[in-house]
This record gives sequence, structure tokens and C-alpha cells, in this order.
Amino acid sequence: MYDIENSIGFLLAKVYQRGFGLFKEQLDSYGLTPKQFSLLAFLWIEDDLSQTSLSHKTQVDRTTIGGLIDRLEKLGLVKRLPTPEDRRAYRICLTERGRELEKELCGLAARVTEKFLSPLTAEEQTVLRSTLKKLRQ
Amino acid sequence: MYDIENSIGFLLAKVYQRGFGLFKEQLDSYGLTPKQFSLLAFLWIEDDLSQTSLSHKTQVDRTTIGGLIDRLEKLGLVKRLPTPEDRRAYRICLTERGRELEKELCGLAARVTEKFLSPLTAEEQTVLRSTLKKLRQ
DNA sequence: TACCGATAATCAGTGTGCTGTCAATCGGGG
DNA sequence: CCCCGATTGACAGCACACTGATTATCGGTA
Repeated sequence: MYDIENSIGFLLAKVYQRGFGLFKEQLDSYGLTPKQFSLLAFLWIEDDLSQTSLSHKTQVDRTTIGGLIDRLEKLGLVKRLPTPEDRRAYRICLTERGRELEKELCGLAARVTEKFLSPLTAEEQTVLRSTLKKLRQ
Repeated sequence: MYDIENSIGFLLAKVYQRGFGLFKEQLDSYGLTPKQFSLLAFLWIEDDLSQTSLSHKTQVDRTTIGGLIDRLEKLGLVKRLPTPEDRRAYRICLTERGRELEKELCGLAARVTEKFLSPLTAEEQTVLRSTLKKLRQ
């Protein structure tokens, strides 16, 4: 018999689900989802990138990135600008509003993370982070 | 600036995604997904339950459970039987075929898990399991 | 018995991940 | 300069997760 309740795969899925839910709850008033936040977080580091390079950086499928950008565009947080030297590609840029949200949303993310990780000691959090990095590849 | 690449939430999402993908790949030839497998794994422990009690046990949303069961039913692995004492509810039971798959799929799951966790030592795996349990709640 | 709140499951709609297909465009070789 | 393979992004379709509304039924009470 398979001890699903104690399998790391199952536990991982449930913990992920809980974290996602917590985050989603807090982002709701902004009309944002955790995935959209994560894309924004990458754009705050560097924007003016093509959808493909964003897809590589974030490890999100190219078709999914398209949909994410659609929604962020509707919210007025990013815009698609033409690329002069390649008419196939867009440059994905933050709007003024998209930049403004950085401080506020980062604070929110920090608070959610703290709540999410509250069952763990600082030491355990550090170990978890390095373990996850090993598993990410 | 938010260091998304090192945030536990982001890493968790990516690791989950990798595990899900690995599992999905292996289950593909059965026409099953990891979520469907996890529901089966619960049913191997105990079946003849209502959708609601399965939803509680597995911590999967009630509406999602309905869809999962739809697909498992189409594959001929489970069936919905009427509940004599409550005409609203179904009893979700494994079919012969659904029971037969247990040994095979559990072996597959064990192999996938081993591959997924191969970057970690046995010690690290144990620590990860107990950390995830703390975070699950 | 007739009604009422609670409960089981479904349906509709949104967000996301993935596969596969397609059109437009790019870049390099003949 | 034209053709071909590669690349960028769009779109359709399937699998979920979750919210909220709806339908059918249950159980208890007036």
C-alpha cells in the first residue's frame, strides 16, 4: 500500500497549495494572483524583455507567459512595445503604475511569507531554502 | 527589491512544478495525471466513500473532486454507486481494473519519487518530510 | 404535514500549466 | 534574391483549483 499521506510528493503539493492560497487571499484586493506577482517581481529586477526570455527566466511555459501578460496588460501594469529589430517579438515593459506597486507588494509578500513560514524556526527555514534549491535544478 | 529567486514561495512552486512534471511524464501512458493518482492512492486505502468525505480526506476542493472522479470513471477505474440511505450522495468505489493497478502504479510512484529526490541524501529527505508536515497544518 | 435550514453534487466562470498547431518573421545558404 | 529551417507569439483544447450559484434531497420542527 502506498502511504500517500507521508509521501514527499503529496506533502509538497499540499504545502504549495496552502502557500498559494494564503498569497492569493492577500493579493485579491489588487486583482492579482501569485503567478502574476511572481512575473512582476522578475520585471522589477529587469523589464524590456521578450516573452521568450521572460519564459526562460521565470521557467514558465511560453504560452502561459502570454496569458499572464494579457492580464497584467489589462490591469495596466505592463505594456507590450514593438521591438525595432525583430518584428515578431514584443518588449514587455512595466508601466508607471506597475513600478509604483513594487514597494507595496513586496511588503505584502514579506508579510505573507512570514505567516506561511511561522511554523518553522529561522534555522529550519534556511535548511528548507537550500533543500528546495537542490531540488529545483 | 524582492529577491524572488531566493524566496521560499517561489522555490516551492518551481520544485512542485518539477515533481509534478516528472510524475506526469511517467503516468502519461496510463492516461492518468498525478492528481488522479493521488485520489486513487486514497481509494486504495479506503473506498466506498462519498465525494464530500473524499474531498475532506484528500484536501481537494469538492468541485475538483467531481471532475477528477468524472475522468477516473471514464477510464473505468472507479464507479459511482447510489447510496441507499441518502439519494443525494454517491459511493465512490474502485472497479476491478482500478484495484489491479495498485501494485503497478505504486512501484512507478516509488521510482519517480526516488528520481525526484535523488539530489538529496536520505537524511535530507527525512528532514524535508518533517518540515513539510509542519507547514501543511 | 408543510416548511426551512443544512448538505451532496453540479454547473458556470476565471486563472494557470501544458501540448500541439499555425502565421509571421528572421537569418543563412545556394 | 529566394527558399528553408528556426524562432516568436497566438490560439485551441485538456487538466486542475477555486468561487459562487443552483438543484435535489435530508432531517428536524412548527
